[in-house]
Amino acid sequence: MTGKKGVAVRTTTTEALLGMLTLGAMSGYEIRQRIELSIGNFWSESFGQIYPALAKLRKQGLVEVEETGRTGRKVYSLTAAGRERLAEWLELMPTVRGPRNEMLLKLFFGANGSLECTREQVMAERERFRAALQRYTLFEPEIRRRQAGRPALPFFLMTLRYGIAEAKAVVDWADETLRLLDEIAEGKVQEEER
Amino acid sequence: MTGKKGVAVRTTTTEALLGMLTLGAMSGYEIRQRIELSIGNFWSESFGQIYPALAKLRKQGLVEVEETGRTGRKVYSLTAAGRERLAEWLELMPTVRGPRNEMLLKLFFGANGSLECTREQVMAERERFRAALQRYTLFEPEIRRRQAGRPALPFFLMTLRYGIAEAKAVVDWADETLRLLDEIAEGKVQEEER
DNA sequence: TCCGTCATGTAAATGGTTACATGATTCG
DNA sequence: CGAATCATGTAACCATTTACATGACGGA
Repeated sequence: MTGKKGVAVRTTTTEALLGMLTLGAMSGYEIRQRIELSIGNFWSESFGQIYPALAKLRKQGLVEVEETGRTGRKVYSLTAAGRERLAEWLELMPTVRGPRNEMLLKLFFGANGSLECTREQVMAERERFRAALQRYTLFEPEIRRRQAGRPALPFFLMTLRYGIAEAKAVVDWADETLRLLDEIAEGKVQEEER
Repeated sequence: MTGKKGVAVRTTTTEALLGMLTLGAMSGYEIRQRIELSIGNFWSESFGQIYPALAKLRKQGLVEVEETGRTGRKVYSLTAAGRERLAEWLELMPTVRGPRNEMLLKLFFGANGSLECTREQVMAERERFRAALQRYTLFEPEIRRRQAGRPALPFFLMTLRYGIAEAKAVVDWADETLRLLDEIAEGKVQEEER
């Protein structure tokens, strides 16, 4: 991926943090909150990664820190080197990681379990994405307002549109699937009716 | 997730293997191949996990093994206990893991990089899903034929339909996004044209 | 004979979550 | 004052990939 022989270099956590800091100086805690709010759709980080990663970035001189007041709150901001590193990383083609959707795995093997459970699971997935869709839809006008005129706005909207497209697709798929599950439950081996 | 206090119990790899073995007795190597072909869409396993997991399952009596010939090829099959374990696992609500889509992460921070690279990355994603869509579409009649009459067929089709729905959504989103990227490239701060 | 594929496995490193420990500040 | 939230961090564990090591078999 990197051109080099076998070296890994795939620690996207640090790059995600650098990216978040382009939105402004922040504490580790705040980074996590804003990850959830803005890119929670397609990215997640836990404290167990964030704090060590920030310490590492600091050692490398990619971020600098200012400790505010007596409370120990640490506000991080990008250095020039950090900005450069981010730009370099953006050039590289993204790596795709092996997908893992447990819900679909269970559905695939659904013939070995109960229809009720399968139904419940598909229903839950539907609800999850239905709620997400609603959130995104409400969020779009707000983000347009708050980021108006800024060069980042179109990029934010593109990722938001991805979330919307995905959520719509999943909700529709779930509706169709629930219908099919009901048919199986009723008909039970109806097979030969074209 | 399991009801119990804090215990993890989230090793879905073993359950995926149990599931694969409902399709028939197989070697570890073959399991991996068939994972790629059938559920590669939403699941993946590497040898580094498969072989240790199979050994573990065997120790627990959930699978049994028959060594064929002098070559050392090991063919695994489900035991009654294994089948039961699979059924139990199917009852549990699936866990959702934190999403991580590196392409979208880069797109989100696209304002800090070059438009050409962003475009290329979106294009690659489009191509990836376009190819997947084509594969799924070709695959559907074949799976209908090969699994005709079997109770597993509808479940296979449901997961396949998920892949199709997702792929369509991503391709459409990518087309729209590429258009927007081109507008940015041309107009460059066209801003005030409603 | 050499190459590609089938085949099994291990070791090391990385990635990532969860639980735990600690304490300040804010609001009711 | 008590609860929720803000805030930082570590340790243990689990998950996953990658690289490596080994070798049989089939066909060109």
